[in-house]
Amino acid sequence: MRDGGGSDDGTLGVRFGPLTDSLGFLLRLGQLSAFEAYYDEIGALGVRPGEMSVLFLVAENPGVRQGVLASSLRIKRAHMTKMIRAMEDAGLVHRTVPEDDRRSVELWLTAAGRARVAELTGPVLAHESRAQGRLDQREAAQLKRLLRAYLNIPEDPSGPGHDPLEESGS
Amino acid sequence: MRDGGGSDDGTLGVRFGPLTDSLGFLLRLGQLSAFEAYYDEIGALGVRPGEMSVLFLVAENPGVRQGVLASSLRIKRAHMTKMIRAMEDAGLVHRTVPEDDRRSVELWLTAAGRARVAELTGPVLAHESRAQGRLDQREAAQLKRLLRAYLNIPEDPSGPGHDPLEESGS
DNA sequence: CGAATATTGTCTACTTGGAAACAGAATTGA
DNA sequence: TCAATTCTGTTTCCAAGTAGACAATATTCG
Repeated sequence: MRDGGGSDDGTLGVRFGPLTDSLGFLLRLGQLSAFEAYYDEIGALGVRPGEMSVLFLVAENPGVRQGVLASSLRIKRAHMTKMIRAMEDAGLVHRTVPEDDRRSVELWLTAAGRARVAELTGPVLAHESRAQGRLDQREAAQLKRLLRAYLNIPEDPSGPGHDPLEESGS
Repeated sequence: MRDGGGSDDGTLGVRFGPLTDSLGFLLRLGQLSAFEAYYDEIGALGVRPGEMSVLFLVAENPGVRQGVLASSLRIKRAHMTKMIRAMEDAGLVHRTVPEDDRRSVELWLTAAGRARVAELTGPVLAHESRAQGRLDQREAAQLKRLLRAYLNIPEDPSGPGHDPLEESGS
């Protein structure tokens, strides 16, 4: 233990007062902390969190409409337009206008996009399996469960218990 | 009904795949969700989350140095400079250069700043006491506890208030 | 002491994300 | 049918936040 009150976290003995019990405040700090860890560990892969989530969601939901993707990720549609265009220019996603509603746009991964997802999956899952800071496995699982409940996101049917990495090579 | 299995949350039947178990992803969505609720409920008070946290932290730590405030809130110092200047121009904060280190700046609330904090405290605490979405009191308290552990933020010694559910041991 | 180094806040330029207006397509209602 | 309205993505402009260089002050060490 070092000097009194100060944690090793940048909170240099500051008292947080009522913010200590503010869910929004804690979520904001938690997100910043998690993204910092993300950049430290897999930032070198050159894919930022937003792009990562778009890639994984399109991979999981081929043909998803752009606006549905935006509202699912809580990204504004104006911003989603820019992100998708950049990813299209990078050759990762393909855009399609369906015949039954020519206002909308459906999104698909290109072969390059699928390859990118394939090469990202391992490092990302590895990162997630240890991106838990001071929490042990049980606490981290509980935290994620509570966040999913808060967000009304269903539990992953495949479950975190079985590590998809084990699929390769038995 | 257009979508099948859509929740009332904007997640229109989209499968989140591996992101379902990503702490960073869940924290990001949680933060956006919490800030949305914040704006819906007390955005009309004209104080945004960042300013709010600065006001409360300076109120709780009179004379705190600007850089300490920045690193505690995970706000970059360049940005903190702008925020503090705006709050100084608004007459809420007073800046002082201490004799023992003339590089640094100490922050204090003005009388107007203290008045602002006083008038914000009630609405903010009221908001926090019900800003829990679908979580019940016990789940929300547990979520906050886990987030504080993740962030290495000490529990509030004064406690979350006169909560009848507290210390219900298991 | 005095030169090299580190720290603190600030400045400029840039990136990220959002608000509001818009255009084209679909839907509604007379 | 066809005018009014709504929906979807886009454009433009602006605010929020970051990166990196900088000036002033402190600290370290010869």
